[in-house]
Amino acid sequence: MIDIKLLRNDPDIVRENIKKKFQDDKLPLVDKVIELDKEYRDSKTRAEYLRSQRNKISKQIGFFMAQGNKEEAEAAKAEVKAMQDELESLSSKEDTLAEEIRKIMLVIPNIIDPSVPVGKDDSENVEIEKFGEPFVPDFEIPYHVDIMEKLNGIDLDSARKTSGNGFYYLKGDIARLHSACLSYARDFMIDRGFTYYIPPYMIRSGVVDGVMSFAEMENMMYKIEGEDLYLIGTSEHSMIGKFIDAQLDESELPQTLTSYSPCFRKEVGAHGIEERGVYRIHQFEKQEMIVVCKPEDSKKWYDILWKNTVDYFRSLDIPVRTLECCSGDLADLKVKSCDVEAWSPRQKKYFEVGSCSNLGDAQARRLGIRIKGENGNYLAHTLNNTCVAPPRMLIAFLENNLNEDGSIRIPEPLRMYMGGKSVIEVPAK
RNA sequence: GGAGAAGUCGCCUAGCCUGGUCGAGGGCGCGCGACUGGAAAUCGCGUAAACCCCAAAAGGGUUUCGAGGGUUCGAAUCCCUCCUUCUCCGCCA
Repeated sequence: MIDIKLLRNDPDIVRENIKKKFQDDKLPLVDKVIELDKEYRDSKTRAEYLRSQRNKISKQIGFFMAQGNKEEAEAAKAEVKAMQDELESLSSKEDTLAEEIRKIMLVIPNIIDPSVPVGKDDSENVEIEKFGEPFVPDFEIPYHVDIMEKLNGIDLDSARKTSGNGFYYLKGDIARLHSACLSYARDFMIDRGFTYYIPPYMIRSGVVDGVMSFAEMENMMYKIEGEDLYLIGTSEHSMIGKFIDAQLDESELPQTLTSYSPCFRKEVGAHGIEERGVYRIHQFEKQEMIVVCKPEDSKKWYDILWKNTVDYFRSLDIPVRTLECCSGDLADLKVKSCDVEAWSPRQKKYFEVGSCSNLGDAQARRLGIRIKGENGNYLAHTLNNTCVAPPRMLIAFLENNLNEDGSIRIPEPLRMYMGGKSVIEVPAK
């Protein structure tokens, strides 16, 4: 959500930004909100005047009552009653307008960073940099489910029976590998100075409303029946939620946090949920990074964050690249974002394994995340990034560390989490 | 799950029964100043946020006493709902 003052003072900046994002249908909203804002402030000013009159007279009534001057008191009461109608209608008008304005402000996109490439949709996202050689071995790489099954590491049939499509049982060394990747990611981030968190896995509707749009909520969040609770779709939800209406001291910044959680997503209408495997699923686990910082530091943190993910994947011998989101593909709340994509030697292409976002002050404005400064308060900047999110990440891991006989190499950093193993062997039948 | 008690301005606390002089007293902390050679102590002053009006500054105003609603001319104070914390009982990894 952008600052309405920017829209009042420099509507052209906002219009230009909307055009860059190819959302021309939203252009009329700029004038619409300026008009509503004017109307809102007019009725607010009038209502505040009436309230101040009422307060003044009410004080007088108290004074008359104390004197026992009933007649004067009754006369004053009548005076207040006379303006009650106007005040009431103005108040409700004020509320209605404020609500309307907020609704529009929520869909007016955040001002994107000048460095963001202009493009219409995801086909125009821009590759920034490759890390590691995208290597294709001279033997055939099986589909990830087949790799896992050969290692006796997955049971999709049982999962369909107990929970339906989009769920899975991982077992044996594959399950252990899954946990190992997360444990390693946890320690990897702690070593880089982040504070480890285990957050609540369910949050109240009030928090859900704050951290996502209604459409997202409908398509993503599982609701607990009979409770005001939702299963989180990512730990960002609970981690950012904890800062709602916070006033942070400058000395507490930056907050550099890394959180682990299972993630639950309905994936309504999402492409690929019906596909067999663990690429798009209703339940996965994720080690996440969250940064709350001063405005001048957010660009720096953005680069630190995505590089962490690249370093993590490179330490596991997985080639990756960064793909920058172009203006048209960038979510409305974001200033800048990029995906970290892992190499798939089977498909001979990269696929998304993580996403790094700088939200500027937009999220903070919406949620009231403020910093107490020397000369008054100001809004914080917020960022988030995926460190690793298995089991999707296992697809890249298995394909890139597969030997021709079907066994899996365990890169050095992971071995201590795998009981010292350097290879996962194919079990004898 | 049951029974009680409580949530006030950075922290602690007064006010709630008996609604008006309470945006709110006191203490601590913090800031500035006086005193001092310097400091401690002491004394004095100050000490929230969001928003609106005003070209700006000065100034004025509205809202906020856990959250939301209600009663009233007027609510920290009365009523309802919810959230949170503490104590006791029960249950359970």
